[in-house]
Amino acid sequence: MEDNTIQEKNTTTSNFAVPYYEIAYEKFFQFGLSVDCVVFGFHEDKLKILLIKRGAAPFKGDWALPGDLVYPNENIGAAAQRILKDLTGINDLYMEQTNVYGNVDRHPAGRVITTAYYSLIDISKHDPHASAWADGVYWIDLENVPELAFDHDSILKDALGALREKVRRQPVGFELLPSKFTLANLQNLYEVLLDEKYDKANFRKRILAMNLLSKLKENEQNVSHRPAKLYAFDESRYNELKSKGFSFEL
Amino acid sequence: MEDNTIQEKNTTTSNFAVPYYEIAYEKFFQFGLSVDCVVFGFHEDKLKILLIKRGAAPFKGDWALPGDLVYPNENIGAAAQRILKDLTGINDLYMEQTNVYGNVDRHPAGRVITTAYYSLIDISKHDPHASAWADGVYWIDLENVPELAFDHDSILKDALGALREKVRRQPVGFELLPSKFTLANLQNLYEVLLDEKYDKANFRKRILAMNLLSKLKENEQNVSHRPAKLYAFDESRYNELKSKGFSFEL
DNA sequence: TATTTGAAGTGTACTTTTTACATTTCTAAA
DNA sequence: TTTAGAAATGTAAAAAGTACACTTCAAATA
Repeated sequence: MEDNTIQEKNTTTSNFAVPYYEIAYEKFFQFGLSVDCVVFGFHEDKLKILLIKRGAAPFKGDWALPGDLVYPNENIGAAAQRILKDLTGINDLYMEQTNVYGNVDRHPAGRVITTAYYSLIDISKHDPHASAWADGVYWIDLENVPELAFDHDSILKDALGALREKVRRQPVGFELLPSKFTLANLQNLYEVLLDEKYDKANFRKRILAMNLLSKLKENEQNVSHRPAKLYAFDESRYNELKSKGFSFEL
Repeated sequence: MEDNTIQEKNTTTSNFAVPYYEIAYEKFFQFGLSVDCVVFGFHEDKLKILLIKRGAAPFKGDWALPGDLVYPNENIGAAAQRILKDLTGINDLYMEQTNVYGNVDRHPAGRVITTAYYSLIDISKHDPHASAWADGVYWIDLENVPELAFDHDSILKDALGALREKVRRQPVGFELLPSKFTLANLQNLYEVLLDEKYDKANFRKRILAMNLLSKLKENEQNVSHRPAKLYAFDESRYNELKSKGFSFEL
């Protein structure tokens, strides 16, 4: 252990280690905590997100991200899962924390810190009869997202940026597709997500070379031309490769 | 705008949009909020972090990350800057938010949510006479970090992971070096940070090809062999290139 | 049944980047 | 003047990425 001390005890400042614990204790325990969820889906070549119309003040009637206050005895991740379950009826959604938003004036009802999560969902699995909040829950094309309540515009912007980064380096895009998909589906997803175009031959070579997909016996249905083979993402193969140093890219 | 409604109003569940606002209001505003800082430095081929010895309960005498409670009227980022200023005497440190930690039982004094930041600092600029906290502040080799108070072990682990990701894709490594450095210094930094070895000729070709460094007139001093040229990171050049679509890698 | 249509799926030559390693240059110290 | 040791450069081979033409197939049409 090193011991090049930089600073010895200093007793004057108001700080974490000393005063709050004995004095003015309550003043520091006045924060509200919430969770807001950016739920992404993909359907008919469009990236979509779930938005709600708020049913109560503040911002009653406005569009917003689904979110809720965290209970005093509830972990944050659990709160996010609860919200997602209420919204979609699904229990273990893919979920990723992005940022915390805590500006003093971000919430008219007091000092509310919010933790943002984004989730990826296969829209075809989504249960539209799930119990949910507010005056309605809607899938909105990302291109048509209206102005949102609170600071939800920037939460969405950050989540989208995080998703774009993530999707290049981790095989999470599959969460947005049905479990069986064609290579064209996959290419299309990446093209929409990343706003790029790929050469078909090269794209499929790159993806297949990774050895993450298993080719199924089944074919695409109901197309008026040669049907494509269906593939599935092989998660156990991915974990195996990852443990050997493989890392997904693009 | 689309209008495929998924779920209309549902009034039974306790949720963000309805009940907290009118009832049981106070129950939701009992969270404490803190900031914890992982301050990285680099000196003599070692990655180091700043740790404190806690001067008060809880965890009095234990090692911990520097951190403090956020004031009710203070923004989170401002709190982090305040802490870093107190610690290092420096005003505008490079700083990056990582995660939020909010497990119900993470803090013995109550429900305290903490936001973690990591910072990069040029150790040679660090002012050891700055006012600081607790029973002492120390630079500790990352390899020798002792067990830490609270959940600070996992905060540190996450921050290190985030730094390693970041440093590959953004030119932030320079924040850890003096403003004038040799290519060998830079290579060494990356080798320590990422635990890899690079071929000298290839490393310097890669870095120089990016056009982010300006070669200075000065040479390295006090070496008993051919002195290396000094370089500086040219941030304005980086911003210019970035706006043209360039993205740093490795 | 034969032909057409349109996307699925493959092969290959070319270009660019990466890698490995040898060689040369330079300053300080002996 | 020589030696030592790292700085700095050059190059050839291997690998990866790109562009694009070509072949295959199933369904629809004639």
